[in-house]
Amino acid sequence: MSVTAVSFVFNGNDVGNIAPATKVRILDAAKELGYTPDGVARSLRKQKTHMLGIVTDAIASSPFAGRLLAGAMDAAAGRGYAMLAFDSRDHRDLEQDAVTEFSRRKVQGVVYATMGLREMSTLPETTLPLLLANCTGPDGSHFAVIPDEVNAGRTAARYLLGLGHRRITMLSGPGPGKRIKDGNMAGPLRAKGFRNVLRGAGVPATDSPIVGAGWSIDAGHAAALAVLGDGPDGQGRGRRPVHQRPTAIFAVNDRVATGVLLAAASLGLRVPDDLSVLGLDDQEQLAANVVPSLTTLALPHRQMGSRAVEMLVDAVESGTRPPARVELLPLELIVRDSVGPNPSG
Amino acid sequence: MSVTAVSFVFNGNDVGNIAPATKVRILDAAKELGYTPDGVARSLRKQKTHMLGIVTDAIASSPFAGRLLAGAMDAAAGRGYAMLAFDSRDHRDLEQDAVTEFSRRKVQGVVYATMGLREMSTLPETTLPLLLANCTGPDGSHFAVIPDEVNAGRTAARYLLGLGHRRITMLSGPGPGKRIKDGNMAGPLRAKGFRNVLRGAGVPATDSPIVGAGWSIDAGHAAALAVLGDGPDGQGRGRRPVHQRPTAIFAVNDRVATGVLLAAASLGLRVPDDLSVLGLDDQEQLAANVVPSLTTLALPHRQMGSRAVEMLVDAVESGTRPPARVELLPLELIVRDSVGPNPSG
DNA sequence: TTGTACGCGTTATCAA
DNA sequence: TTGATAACGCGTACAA
Repeated sequence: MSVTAVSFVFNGNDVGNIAPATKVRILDAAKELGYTPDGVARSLRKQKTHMLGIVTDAIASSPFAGRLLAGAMDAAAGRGYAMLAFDSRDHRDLEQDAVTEFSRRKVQGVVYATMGLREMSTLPETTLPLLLANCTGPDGSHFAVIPDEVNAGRTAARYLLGLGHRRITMLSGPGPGKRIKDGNMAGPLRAKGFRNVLRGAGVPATDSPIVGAGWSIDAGHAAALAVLGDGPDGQGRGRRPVHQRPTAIFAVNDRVATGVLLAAASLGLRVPDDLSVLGLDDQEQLAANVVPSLTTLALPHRQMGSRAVEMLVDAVESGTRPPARVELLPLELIVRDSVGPNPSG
Repeated sequence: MSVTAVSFVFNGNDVGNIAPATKVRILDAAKELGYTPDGVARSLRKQKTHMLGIVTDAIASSPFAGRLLAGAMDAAAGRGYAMLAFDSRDHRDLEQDAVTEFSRRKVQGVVYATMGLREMSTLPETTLPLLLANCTGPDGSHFAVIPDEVNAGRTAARYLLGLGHRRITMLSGPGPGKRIKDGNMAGPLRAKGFRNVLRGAGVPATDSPIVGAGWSIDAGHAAALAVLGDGPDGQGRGRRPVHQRPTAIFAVNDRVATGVLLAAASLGLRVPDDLSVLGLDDQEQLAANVVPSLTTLALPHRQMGSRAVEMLVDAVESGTRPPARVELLPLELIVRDSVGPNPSG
């Protein structure tokens, strides 16, 4: 039989072209010989590799990298694409190299994903469709899919308010109002939404302050001690009088919330009876497993990955450029055990 | 100038073949026209894609996936290979599909990595060199690189013994001595090494028991409460008398250790003054950041990734099959703040 | 030192 | 319904 016939059969062009008998004969022979179409040759001929590239900045240290990657790989597989992955460890020229290498290998599009929400001042240069996940470009030049952080702050405030809390301390990453180039800007955004709602509800900023803490467990622990303890900067082992401490703490992420839990336990404060703790992230192996389990706002990492790939594949297959806009994905409130009603009200 | 000349220049065959002047002329022209050799065509011609595939089983939920992947990608990049990644979410037929797809795309080798230490009863079938990271095959049929868990258990016991501890409770994953097909078998292995050393030191098993707990923070919390608390199964808020509780706890991983920290804090026990806690993993964002920071044994995830790729590339480039043996990588003791000397002696 | 021509394994076009 | 043949973009043996 001929090469053409084989090609037709393996591409579904057999109907109306190949006699059923021949088709069977071909399939049999293929099975017997272990024949499989060569993807490389196919790519060369069709000028389509059905490969996408993804470059990440900190896959090794981020608890979320996996979720984002999994979302991206799932979506890609679902659309018949394979993913070429590269991690830059935050090294800019490596990112450019990776993208250049991707081009050489003729991937059909690339997604650039950061592990913390960032506003990138510079991006790898390429003529390939480039799509951003969890970060935005220097101007609105690329399609970017990021979490709706501001709204998450609002949701947090409304939820806590609805449970009767009035003295709520937010433990933010850096302080509010700062705009950080190339740094994680999620903290200020969350703080902004949070403060807006509280202001709207007439809660004075002195009652519900926003305190700059870091992003880690120990930072959350130290900040909580300062807010809840009676010593200078919380150095003491005792706790402040009830009406001088918050009834709820909104932590910028689940790790900070875990630090708060640790501090509360050492202070003899029961969560949520004496203090409510609201996290953010829904971090794998952490949020659902600390004691008590964290009520938290889930960051849509998986969705960012899949959404980015979906948009990319759409653009690639339609031959258009992805629209240059920012798409906001909502955070979902996950109710667990660390938040309760205001005990004194 | 000729195609040959260009080809020679781009493949380093220019010395002795191409006049330096011509070479410069070619390079200039290439820059001006933005010419880059087509990787697909090159792959087809040389029958080498310089691509490796990696299939993982649970990238989204594992805190270690990133480390392993980063190690693999680094090593691959260093050797001039790109990585095609696929995550199966533990779905076996998807793994087979992925490997089949990899073959079609002519990757030159594949590494199969699991996120928990496993003994796989079945592996994807392929004629490609297949290499295992963090798991072993059904028989010793593949090259596998895994952590030396047994020795880690020994190290833990020796370290704690050296600090004067005699009553040490190990919080293991499942109970000791079980052999689990396709499940995480790290716990029993760690317990084995741990028990061996204690037995050798003449410490009775009643003094240093191995308690089956799970792998999570809440499991560690519950187990710690049972071991340290005075109520039935630790339900009470009080703690056992000093001589009836361990002076040190060896947790099967850092999450369990974190649960212990939480429980200790709520019981008013100071770490490491009243109780030492030894973890294992050196989990990112956790071990170094809980309070107090965890003394722990670091799992060599990055090294497993890089070692696997190194072996794979060696095999690929020498045209040999990777040797069918298991390679053990050591865990490193990371001393931080959660372990101290035995307070009572 | 340079140019010509062939083949890598496909798919697409066209003729039989 | 089938089969021959020309690209796809490159590497290389060989002739010039």
